[in-house]
Amino acid sequence: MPRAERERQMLDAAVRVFGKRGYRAASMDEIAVLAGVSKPLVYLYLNSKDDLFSACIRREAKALVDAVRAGVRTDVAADRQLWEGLTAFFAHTAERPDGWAVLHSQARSGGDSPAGATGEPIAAEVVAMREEIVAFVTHLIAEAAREAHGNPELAEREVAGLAQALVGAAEALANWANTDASVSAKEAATTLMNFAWSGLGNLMVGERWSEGSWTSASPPTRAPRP
Amino acid sequence: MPRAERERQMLDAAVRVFGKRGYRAASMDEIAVLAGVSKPLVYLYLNSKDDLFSACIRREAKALVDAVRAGVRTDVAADRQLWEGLTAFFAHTAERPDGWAVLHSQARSGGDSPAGATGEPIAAEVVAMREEIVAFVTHLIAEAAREAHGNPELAEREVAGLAQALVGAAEALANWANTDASVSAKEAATTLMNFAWSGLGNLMVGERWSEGSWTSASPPTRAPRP
Amino acid sequence: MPRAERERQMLDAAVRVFGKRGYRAASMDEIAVLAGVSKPLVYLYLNSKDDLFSACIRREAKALVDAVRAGVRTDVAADRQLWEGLTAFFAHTAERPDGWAVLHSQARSGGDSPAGATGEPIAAEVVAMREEIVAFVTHLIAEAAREAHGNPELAEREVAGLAQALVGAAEALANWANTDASVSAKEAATTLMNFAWSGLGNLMVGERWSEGSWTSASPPTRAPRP
Amino acid sequence: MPRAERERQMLDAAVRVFGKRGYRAASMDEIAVLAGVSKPLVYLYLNSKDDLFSACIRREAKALVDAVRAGVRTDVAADRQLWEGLTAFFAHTAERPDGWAVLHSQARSGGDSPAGATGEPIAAEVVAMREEIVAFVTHLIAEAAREAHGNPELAEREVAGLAQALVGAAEALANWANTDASVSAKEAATTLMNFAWSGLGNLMVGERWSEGSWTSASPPTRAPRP
DNA sequence: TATGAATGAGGGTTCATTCAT
DNA sequence: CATGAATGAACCCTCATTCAT
Repeated sequence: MPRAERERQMLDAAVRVFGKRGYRAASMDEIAVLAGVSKPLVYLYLNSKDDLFSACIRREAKALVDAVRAGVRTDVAADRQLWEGLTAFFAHTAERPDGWAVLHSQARSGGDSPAGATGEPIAAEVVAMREEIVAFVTHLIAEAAREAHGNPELAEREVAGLAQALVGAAEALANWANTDASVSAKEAATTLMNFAWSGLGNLMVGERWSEGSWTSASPPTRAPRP
Repeated sequence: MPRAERERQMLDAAVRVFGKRGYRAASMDEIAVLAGVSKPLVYLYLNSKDDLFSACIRREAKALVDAVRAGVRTDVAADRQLWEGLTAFFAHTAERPDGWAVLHSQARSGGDSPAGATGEPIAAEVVAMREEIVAFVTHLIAEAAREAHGNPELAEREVAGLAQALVGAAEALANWANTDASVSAKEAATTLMNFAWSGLGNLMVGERWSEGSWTSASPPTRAPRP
Repeated sequence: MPRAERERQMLDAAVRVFGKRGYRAASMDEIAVLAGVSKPLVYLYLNSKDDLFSACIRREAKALVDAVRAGVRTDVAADRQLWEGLTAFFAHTAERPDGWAVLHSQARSGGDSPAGATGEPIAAEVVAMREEIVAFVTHLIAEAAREAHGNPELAEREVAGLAQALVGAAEALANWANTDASVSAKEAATTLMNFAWSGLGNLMVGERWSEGSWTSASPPTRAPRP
Repeated sequence: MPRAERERQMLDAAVRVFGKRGYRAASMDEIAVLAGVSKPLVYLYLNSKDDLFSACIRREAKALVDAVRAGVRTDVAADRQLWEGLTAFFAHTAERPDGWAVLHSQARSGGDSPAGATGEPIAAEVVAMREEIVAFVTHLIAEAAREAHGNPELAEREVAGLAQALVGAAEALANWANTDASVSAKEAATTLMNFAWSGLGNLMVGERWSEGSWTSASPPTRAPRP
């Protein structure tokens, strides 16, 4: 059997086990057995538990980013781009729940703690990937604001926060969809677009919710108030 | 030293270590050293690693829920309630980053996987707490929709998705705020209110973003479009 | 509460726990709880686990030996003495099963191994007690042989073996009687007398079973042969 | 080194250590060192302390039963069978003192106590083996009684007691022989046959020792009395 | 290429034992 | 007289990792 194939089998097994058990609780033994090979072979091909985990993260992160990238046309409006990206994202996480579990369960741990101190391999890649995604979303939001030119000057820091919120919301929906299998990728994407974009729309024309009351040049017609 | 005090010290240390390392990677030795006691004492008071972890989760979950509850007046409008809740939430997570780390890092892992399969103690409490919060948010959203009565019939399932998204967004912002210390609780809450509520407002008067385009009875005046 | 009483309570608890669990598996905690006192008090009164165990052995050994002694009249024939001794023995072991368990379960361990090497306290007392009993039985057998004067010269070594066998048989019957509660002390004693004495009787008049066939001056009338 | 061989080495070491120290006091460390391997290997091959102990018991019980079985011809008279069995038994226990120590020291403890309460693994096998042996001896005695047909009806319960006594006597002699090395298997077997069989002979022709005096149809000629 | 055999290191847990009060 | 509080030491067990073949 060619090496590449064997390696893929091992990674498949590793992603599955890491996803189910977490990094620490996963055992090389279980991975080797699930991959149908002997343990020394795993070490021969992938060097160490850390490296194996790293390879898993890299593969799954690349797959996710590629899937999203492939789903987004760059020559359309920003809102459309976001919608396409979300759809691709939800479709991918639904298709590869183990991969998503690995990425997500590790995205949180070891993020800010001093390198190596966590005991978990830092998985800098996953942090980097998340940041890249956040940056992309940040860019989309800024772009959309410019397109709308209702409110051309959103503070950079505010946009960053919005992007964080949006990505977090997407993650939560992905988990929700994976748990409650009856939610399709399109449904999830639609829900999130309704939630986010519609809100952003109001924001961009100057509407603000500040300290408990609305402030805007022209008082909003349809904001919810008694 | 009285038992209660010692126990608190141990829980403090445990929360810190579990938060930094995760359940599996945390060692009872490190916890004991950080608490300034010997390992057997930890076992004498808290029985086992599982029980210790459980106690941490319970304490931190209660503290968080209490803090939020204390910050929310129930006799005000739903949007105001949400804003108060978010402010209290961000203030609390900023004040007790370790506690939040424990709750959050465990809310993710072992949530949906078959009980016990993860190797981590299921920490059913944290899952329950998250669900309780989601339920509360779901209720607030439905309430607000009723108050606005622009769009009285949001599908129940859609509301559930929105609540998931909102909670996920809040979690992401909490982490972001904890990482980048210069974000205050009020800022974070404001950002999220702008993000969410403003969007919900549009939603409630019938505006929808579906399959990439806007649909509404009366075309929205200020939605972002070229 | 007077010290003597407290000490008796502790010994009662210790005998019970040591009997049920064995020396190693018994825990000072369990003993203290069962005795209704705090652990330091046990140490104050009885010094150490070893000493506590030793005290148990001593007390129970003395009780057993005393009971047997009290049941045996010394001015009767040897067979009668043995019967009385066995009856007293079985009655006592049935009455104090825990005491018997302590004595018996420890009689075997640590008998021949180098002192202290076993990890168990040597319990030299119990070995000594058993040897004393064996010596007494040896004496009785020799006495009876003399009384019967059919066969005045049983080799000393042979008598020793017979005594060992008799004591072993008694121990086995005591355990059997303790397990299957429907066997009374008298029944057990009678069974053993029938088993042993009757055989010894034949022995003493010169009957021998050697290498598979009977040898005797006057061929035995009632020995079992086709 | 092949696995089977290593496993034998480990069992040898374990039997030795368990025999010397008892189950609880034996440490896996000592066993591993004595076997000349590292501790993890012991666990890899034999799984746990319990399983290791169980394997020891099973191996030694089988060896003992096999040795006895091999030494007994089934086509000879019952007394001859018993003599052959005893000889084989004493020869075997003398040859493998450690094996006998494991079997015997565990046969006593945990025999009748509620399962699991002892802390020791119940070693149900050794109890079963002892019962099997008792049953076999019971059968032999009944058979011999039938052959002698002097006293065809020994009460079943009485025969059971006699078998218990005989087995207990054999155990005691085995220990005695192991302690005082100058006693050969044949000597021990002869002593026990003299002790037991000769007595049984009298029993079977109707002689009884009851409540302190002899009762028999024809008063015994050679029973020991002044 | 692939593996059976083997281990150093470390973690959770328990227990006999001792102070200070 | 009696105890709540505390610990050093040891034990069972697991796991990532490496040779020799």
